[in-house]
Amino acid sequence: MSDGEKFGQLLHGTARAWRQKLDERLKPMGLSQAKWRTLMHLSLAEEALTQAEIAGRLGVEEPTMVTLLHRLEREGWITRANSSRDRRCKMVLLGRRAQRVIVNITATADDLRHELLASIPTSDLETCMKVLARIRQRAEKTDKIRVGGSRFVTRRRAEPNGQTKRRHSIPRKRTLRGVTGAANET
Amino acid sequence: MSDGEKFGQLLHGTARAWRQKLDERLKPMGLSQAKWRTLMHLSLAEEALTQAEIAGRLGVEEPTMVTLLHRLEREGWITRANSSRDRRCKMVLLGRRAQRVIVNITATADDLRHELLASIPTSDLETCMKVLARIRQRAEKTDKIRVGGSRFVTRRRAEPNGQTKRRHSIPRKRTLRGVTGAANET
DNA sequence: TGGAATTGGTTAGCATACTAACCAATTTGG
DNA sequence: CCAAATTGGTTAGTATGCTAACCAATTCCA
Repeated sequence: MSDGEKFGQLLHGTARAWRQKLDERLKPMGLSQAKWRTLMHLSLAEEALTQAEIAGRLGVEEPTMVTLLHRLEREGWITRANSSRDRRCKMVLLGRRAQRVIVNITATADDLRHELLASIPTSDLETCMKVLARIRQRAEKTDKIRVGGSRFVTRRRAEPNGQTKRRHSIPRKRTLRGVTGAANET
Repeated sequence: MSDGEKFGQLLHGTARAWRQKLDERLKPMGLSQAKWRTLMHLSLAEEALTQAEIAGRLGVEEPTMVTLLHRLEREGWITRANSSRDRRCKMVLLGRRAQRVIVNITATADDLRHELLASIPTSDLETCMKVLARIRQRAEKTDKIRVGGSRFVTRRRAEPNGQTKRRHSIPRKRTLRGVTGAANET
């Protein structure tokens, strides 16, 4: 196991340990890291968000967000309502209950962060963040893949919680739809 | 979102991006990071390992390892055999197929690591690893939980793949009186 | 303006991780 | 030696993430 090899192990192990610890502390409140992060972003946003927006901000795929929101809704943390301006959209709203405890949740996360980062020199932390940011940036760069002759195909990946946004690579073949079927229900 | 708050996001995002990228590249070989890591550790070990040993080395729980090994076995990467010395144990063996491609797999992982870490000053890398190690160590420290009056209960967590290892590492069955147990093997 | 492309959301199916609960074998302590 | 504790492995159930494929609504553009 080369010396460099350890970097990956260390990176993953540290992230995992952090997440586990946070989950452990949030558990008594009926929450987990994924749920907390979602509620947090909803709380930070001034207005209601669509599911796609939340997914984008958290850096996860939409199907992942769907099930996550299902769980949050089932447990009464959020509600979802159809948008009046775009009938495809569902707006996600923070429930009372979430608004009430969100401060505690955030405090817990903050405490943990302070514990874990305590007494580490600021300059070291900054160096570390710089390195991580660089790695992340590279890892998120899309690979170019040679296809057949000499054409390049871009393989799109899940968006980072950044801002770029060009998902759903493969165009579907829809072909036939209910052309005459515009009068099914009210 | 405070400045410090970003550290967690960055840490998790980076680990996630790295894993995703590696998975993407290993996919054509029918592998993933979790499978690769398992095969890797098996390959490094001189002799066959028990499932608990592998789990310990990878830093995952045993049930996780069980299903992972099931998949690896189903796909022909490994075989499992009952131990003749301890009838509770199952020894895990690398299949031919795995031995053949393990070099390529490792090379792929190495390539990625080099790409991601390229041109990052060694000293920065070292600082980063130092910081991560410190965080990890703290995150893995068991929380003490006050119960009732004033007693402390220790909540045990999954072992890191580190070396701390208080469980099942090496000190196993030294005594092993030569019981009649080395017989039947179907 | 009408068909093609894009976008928001969903379902299905899988991978990977966890805890809790359990069985069977082995080790330990009295 | 024997009962209790420990250890190795498993199953069941859940959480969180992904991709592929799809529908319905909206937008684009020739």
